[in-house]
Amino acid sequence: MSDENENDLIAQRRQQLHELRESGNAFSNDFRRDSLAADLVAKYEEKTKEELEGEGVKVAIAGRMMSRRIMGKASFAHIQDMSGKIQLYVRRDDLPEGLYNTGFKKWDIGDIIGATGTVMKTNKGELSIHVDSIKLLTKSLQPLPEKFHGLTDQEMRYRQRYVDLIMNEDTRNTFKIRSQVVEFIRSYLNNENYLEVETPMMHVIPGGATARPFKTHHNSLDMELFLRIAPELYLKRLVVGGFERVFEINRSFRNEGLSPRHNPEFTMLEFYQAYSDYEDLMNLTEDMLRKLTTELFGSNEVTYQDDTYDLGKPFERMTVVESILKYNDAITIEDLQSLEKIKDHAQRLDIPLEDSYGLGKIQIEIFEKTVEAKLLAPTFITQYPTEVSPLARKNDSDPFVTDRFEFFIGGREIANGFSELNDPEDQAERFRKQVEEKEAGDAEAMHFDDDYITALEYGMPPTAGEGIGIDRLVMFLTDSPTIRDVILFPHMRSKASS
RNA sequence: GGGCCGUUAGCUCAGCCGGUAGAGCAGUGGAUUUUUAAUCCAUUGGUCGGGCGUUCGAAUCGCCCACGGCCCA
Repeated sequence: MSDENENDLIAQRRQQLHELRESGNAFSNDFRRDSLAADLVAKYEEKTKEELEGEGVKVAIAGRMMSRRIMGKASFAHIQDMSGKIQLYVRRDDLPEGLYNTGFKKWDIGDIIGATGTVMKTNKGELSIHVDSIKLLTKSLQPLPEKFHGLTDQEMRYRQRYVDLIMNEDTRNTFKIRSQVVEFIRSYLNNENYLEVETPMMHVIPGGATARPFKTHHNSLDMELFLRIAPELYLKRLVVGGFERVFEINRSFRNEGLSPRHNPEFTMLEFYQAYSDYEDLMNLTEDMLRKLTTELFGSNEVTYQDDTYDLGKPFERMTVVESILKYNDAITIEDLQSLEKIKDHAQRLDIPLEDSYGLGKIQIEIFEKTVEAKLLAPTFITQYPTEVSPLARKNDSDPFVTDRFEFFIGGREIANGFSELNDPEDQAERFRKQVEEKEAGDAEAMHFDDDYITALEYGMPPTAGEGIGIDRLVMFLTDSPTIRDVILFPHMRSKASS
């Protein structure tokens, strides 16, 4: 922010900073704390005022001053650190001469301070620190939002997440839970003998999903590269290489619109295990999510947007066809097998069709339009058409569908998994179909990945793999209505400079 | 890409059938030695998102643009 844009509030604080510079090091780094706010509260809250006076526990604490109430020669202030808040009781006559009036009273809410003192309890029963020394560690030039309403402007919460994090405990909690979710999954898979790996984010051929990629350019190689849309094909190369259980938790990128459920970069867990099929992964998913909610909340009940979901009960399982029949009284099983009749239904449902769409693709369009949002309770939908599953293994008894599932909760897709297609000739044929669709104008269709076919030709053991959208899972677990609430710095348009 | 809603003090918001801007908190000055949305007295602070138009006169009405939100594609 340039000088001419600054208001009086900032100018006043900058003047204070200037005075601090004149009188010594304004940004000293010589204070060391020995305690965190929440730890002190947890440890001493149960003690009485008298007990604490008898014990005289000395502590050093540091954090951001979030509130202050000056009452003449004594003041109360709250400081906030990474663990929470604690109140300081600051008395003029307990501090070195002059510090109270020329220092503490001139500091601002938002300043970062360090203090030492004795653990005490106020008459009203709040655990506090009776301060005997206090120091300004970092001057804050920007005024914080109002204390009661905090920061509510959504745009500012996303653009200036640091202010949101200072002001809103809910925001801090969301990202703490996000961290716990990732940590849990990592340890769960490690316990299952998985190896965590990192595969390229810059791909020569974007693969592993049907989506439009971001393009970039490597200068010294003078070649076009794509940000990955999925890590899938590299992870399966590792299974070919003998890493029979691998996982990766990291970013993928899709060049699509923004919405409450879509950010251009998002985090996915993908994991692959050899000598397993999609049913094994459904069981694993169910077990992992159940243990995750137990770990996070001590229960399997999750409330999302006023509805409560019980992940303790067995998850429902239904095929794509069964689910369409269940939610569409007007459609019969015979209709679903007839291209003519299914097209009529699609038209009735206002679903735009392309000439290239086959029966399977139209089924999925109908599924997405009429079923997805209704899958509230935890549900696995299985047997996705081969036409829309170019990397999945065909079902042994019905090659029209694949051994694939997607997992839904609260009407949203959270996971996608299948028995992997490890027949190199079938895979090559599927790639050729995708290329035909790309040439027919489908920008999301896949490329032909020669090296991936070569890898399969070395032999990939029978394998099952799955991807879980971490952002959407965290949305569900933190009752967040939009993906922007679970991404620290969500993508925003550039603000026009004045 | 389309529709609807929003953008006013540092923050949270009023004001909008046109007459030139208000409150609370924060800030500043003062009182106050157990407060906690502290209290009491006084007080500073505004390109009303940007532009163009209508009008004697626009925060207010119209059009365009930017950013944000929700819904749809």
